[in-house]
Amino acid sequence: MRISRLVTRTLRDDPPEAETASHRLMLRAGLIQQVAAGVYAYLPLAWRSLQKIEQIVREEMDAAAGQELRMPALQPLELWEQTGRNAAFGDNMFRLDDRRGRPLALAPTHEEVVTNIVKGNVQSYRDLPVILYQMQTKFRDEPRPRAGLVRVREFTMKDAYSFDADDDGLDGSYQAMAQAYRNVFRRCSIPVVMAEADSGAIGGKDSHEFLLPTDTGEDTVITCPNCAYAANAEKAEGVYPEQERPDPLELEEVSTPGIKTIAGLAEFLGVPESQTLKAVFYAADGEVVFATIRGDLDVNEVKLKNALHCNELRLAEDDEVKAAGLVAGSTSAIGITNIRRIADPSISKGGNFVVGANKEDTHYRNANYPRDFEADMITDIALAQPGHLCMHCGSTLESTRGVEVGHIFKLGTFFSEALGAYYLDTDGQQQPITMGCYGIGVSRILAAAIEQNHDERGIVFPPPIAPYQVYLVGLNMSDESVAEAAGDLYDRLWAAGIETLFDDREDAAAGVKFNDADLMGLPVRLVVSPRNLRQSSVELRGRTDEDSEMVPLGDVVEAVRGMMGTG
RNA sequence: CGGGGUGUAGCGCAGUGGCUAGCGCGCCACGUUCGGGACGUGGAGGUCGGUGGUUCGAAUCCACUCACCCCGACCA
Repeated sequence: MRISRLVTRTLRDDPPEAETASHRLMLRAGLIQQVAAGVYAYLPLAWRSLQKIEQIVREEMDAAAGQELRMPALQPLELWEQTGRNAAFGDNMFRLDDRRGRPLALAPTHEEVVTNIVKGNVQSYRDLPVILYQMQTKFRDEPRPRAGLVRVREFTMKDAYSFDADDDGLDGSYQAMAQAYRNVFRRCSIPVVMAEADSGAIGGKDSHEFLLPTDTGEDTVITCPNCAYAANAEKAEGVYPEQERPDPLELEEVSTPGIKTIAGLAEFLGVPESQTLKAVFYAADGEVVFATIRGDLDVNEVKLKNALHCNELRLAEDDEVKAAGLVAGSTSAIGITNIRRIADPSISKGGNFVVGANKEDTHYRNANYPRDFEADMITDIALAQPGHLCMHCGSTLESTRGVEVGHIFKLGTFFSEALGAYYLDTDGQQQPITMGCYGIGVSRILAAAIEQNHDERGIVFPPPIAPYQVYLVGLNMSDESVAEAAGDLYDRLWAAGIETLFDDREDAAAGVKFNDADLMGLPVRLVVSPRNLRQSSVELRGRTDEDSEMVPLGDVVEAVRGMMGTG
């Protein structure tokens, strides 16, 4: 490609709306253009890179026995009713009607369709296992798109689905996919953390996310610096500091005028926060529920949602709290019987707690479970935090932000049972197929790779996913000898299979070309100029090299190959 | 959905009631330059997001509305 013919142009200044490095650099280098909120056009440079990413993913999926296919993005809504996911996705799914008024969906994912395909083709255990995958556009009506390609409403995903006879088979498919994912991210120069993740309301047992640790990420990952433990904060379990269980003292009412928060309460009464109990009210599918946890801990809303088996969970509104007869700021489980009470096991780690008295400006001292109050359910709803201890090795846990680039799930038989995908086992008995699903955000890989690989001058493309390998600069293109030598070199590079972007602009100053070369971040830069031609040489330089080297014109192809490690 | 903000030329921005709406970059033509974002001369380019209103007169004031950005909520 000649830059004089390239449709895109680079931006001299940083776009003011872009906060993250990948967003900023992709806009500046002319990789993407926004069409609507969370909707982007992939411009020619980005598209070349994305196709390379897709090819890497394809190679690894094929190596893991995946079979590529392509399913429709446009799907009958009826299919989503059969699994109950029309409701589960809610406003996140794009819906439309056709000319006959039949409801359709733009697919956010493809479990329903792929399960139906397999249902029609797999009948016996002899047909299993099967792994199907596709590169497909997904549509999700995200409430708030952000950070360029990181969170968008239309994006390219590689989604794979495994079909096995039983859990052992699923374990094998799951491990194969996990390894394929590690290979993909390594080849794209994205150093991922594989973290335990929440499997969602419908998911089965295991689930792992692959995250690029970066401050601009949306997810919080809890990691152990000592052992391999890593988990999304939604899922993470930690050991919080244990406390003695003191001899129970008598319940005692105290006046706490104006105290509304745990921190204020602890300070006012001179006790540590861990000697208080915190009460939080949620609306679970509209029902007000009451959650209790030790005052120094926070509620993990994902764990709570899973425990309650509800679709929607949010903090209760003030009027809902009031209607339930609760006194915000001074609530406790003592005496509460008319609503569901969920408690974290931490309420019995320690004792003689300070709790609310369900009266304005009043608390109790010395509350103890179960002497003074009860719960309908006791289950882990605590948010693991840095400073808590690793439950595997006891080290102090750390926390980092991350961008999720891949996610794998063990689905079990939810979809096969809902959609009737069964096979006959060796005894001739009908069994539901055991499924797994595996997603990679292809367009998000591009963003993550740039987030990880850039410097103050621009992108530093990992060679396997660079749009071109070589940025060929012609200086003084109006000089015929330069134009001829550079044009000839350009043809020879392509003839040798080296993808080259040729900066043949006659009207751009040297500085403009060098800055654009750095911004676009192709791995190798070549410079043809009158000065270099006097030595019958060109200048060769890697994107991150301090210095360049002079290479005789005839040796350039070999030198480039050597620099790319393919010679 | 709550909070904050922005919509004026391809991009970035200025313009608080008064003549033909301006600046920088970019773009076109000619000339001079030519190794890290050159210079001169001359040009092209705008329903001031939209609708309605106030006014002799609106980019500017008012109302409504749409779009986009940031924070949060949300997020298989």
